[in-house]
Amino acid sequence: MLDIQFIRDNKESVTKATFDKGFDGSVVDKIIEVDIERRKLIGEVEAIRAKKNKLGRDQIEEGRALKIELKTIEENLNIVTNTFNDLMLKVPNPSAPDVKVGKEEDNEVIKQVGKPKEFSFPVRDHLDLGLLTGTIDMPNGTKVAQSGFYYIKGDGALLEFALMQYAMMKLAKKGFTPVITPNVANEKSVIGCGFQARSDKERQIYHIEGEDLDLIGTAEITLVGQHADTTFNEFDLPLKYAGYSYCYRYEKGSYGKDVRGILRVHEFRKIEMVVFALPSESDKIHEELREIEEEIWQELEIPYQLIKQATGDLGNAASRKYDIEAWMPSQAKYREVTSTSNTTDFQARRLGIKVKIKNENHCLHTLNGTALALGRAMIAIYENYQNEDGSITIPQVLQKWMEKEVIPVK
RNA sequence: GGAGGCGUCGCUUAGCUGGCCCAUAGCGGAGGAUUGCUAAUCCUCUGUGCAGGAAUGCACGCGUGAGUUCGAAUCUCACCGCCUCCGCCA
Repeated sequence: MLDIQFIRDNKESVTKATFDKGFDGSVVDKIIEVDIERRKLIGEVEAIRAKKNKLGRDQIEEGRALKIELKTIEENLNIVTNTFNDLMLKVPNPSAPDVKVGKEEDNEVIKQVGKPKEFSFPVRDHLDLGLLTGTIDMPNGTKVAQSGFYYIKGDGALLEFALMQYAMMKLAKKGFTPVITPNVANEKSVIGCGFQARSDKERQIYHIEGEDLDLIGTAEITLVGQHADTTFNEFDLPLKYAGYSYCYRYEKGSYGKDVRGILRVHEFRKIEMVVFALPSESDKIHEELREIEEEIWQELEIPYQLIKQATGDLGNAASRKYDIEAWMPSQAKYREVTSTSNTTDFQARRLGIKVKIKNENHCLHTLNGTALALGRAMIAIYENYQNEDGSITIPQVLQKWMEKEVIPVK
């Protein structure tokens, strides 16, 4: 959510920024209109209340009259305020000035790191490798749950724990507080982070029937949401968390895309970085998050490219977003494995997360970034580290956590 | 799930026989004054919104929402949360 004052003062640029992101910018005009009506009604209501407050004990009749008069105007104000709030939620966070205006195809490749390995044999994809090693079981996932769920077994499970341990230790050493978060969150936290309301047809997450609870799509929701309505001291910032959680994605509407294997699934585990930062420092910290993500892929020794998203691909909350795409030999393509966003004060304003600077409260900035999406990291490792017989060499940095060097064919 | 207690402006806290509350005090924080000494003392400010260039004014605010009333932090109801005890359980 943006500051209404900011929208009033920058009507043109906010409208443009909204269109740039692929949203309907005409909402800004509507907001300005409703805001004027809203403020007019606020003025009227307050004038009557002021009158009412000045009445003495002997002016009971006058009080009764004002009470009735007030009621109708207050009802109007309620309606207008609700409309206003709904509209305000429809304005996305404008992109940062350095972000290219455009659609998905305009995303910039900033750099490519590492050379895709030349294989002397026909490469297998991660699912074939998972079958050969007995580590990825899709049929039983479907059997016990539904298509899009799966089992990770044996050394595959150990590999995931190794990845988790590796990433958590790295982040802990860098000053992030390791956290295991709830895997569900209420609607306030979900919407506050800029995700779609559950009533919205575009929603991407599961809802628990009869409860004010959704299954989280990322630990970002629980890590950011935990500090709703909190005011921090400026010296407490930056506050860095590394959260481990299950992530649930509804993925409705993406039928037919990436159906093979565990690239696009309903449930996976992820370690997510979330930082609460001073506004003046958020850009710097965004680059730090990007660097940490790159460091992880460099240490895993997997070729990747760094993408800077164009405006049309940023979504609701992000003002700037970098993705890392890892090389997937079976597809001969780079595929997304991480994403880091600076959401500036967009989430903080919705959730009432503030910082006191020089005795004044300001909305702080929130940032998030994938440390490791464990499933996708596993895919990248399987494919890039595969051997001719279908066994998988374990990346050097993970070997100590697995106490072995190879995942053998079963 | 049962029984009882509680929920006040960052933290602690007064008020809770309805109008004397434009909500008290302490801590923490900000600004200033003064004194040269590893600090002390004093003063002012420190919930949100609306109008205004500003001084300021007005309104809202005592978990949330509704209600009673001319008037509610204070009374009623519902909901949420916390604590204690009991039950159940990894």
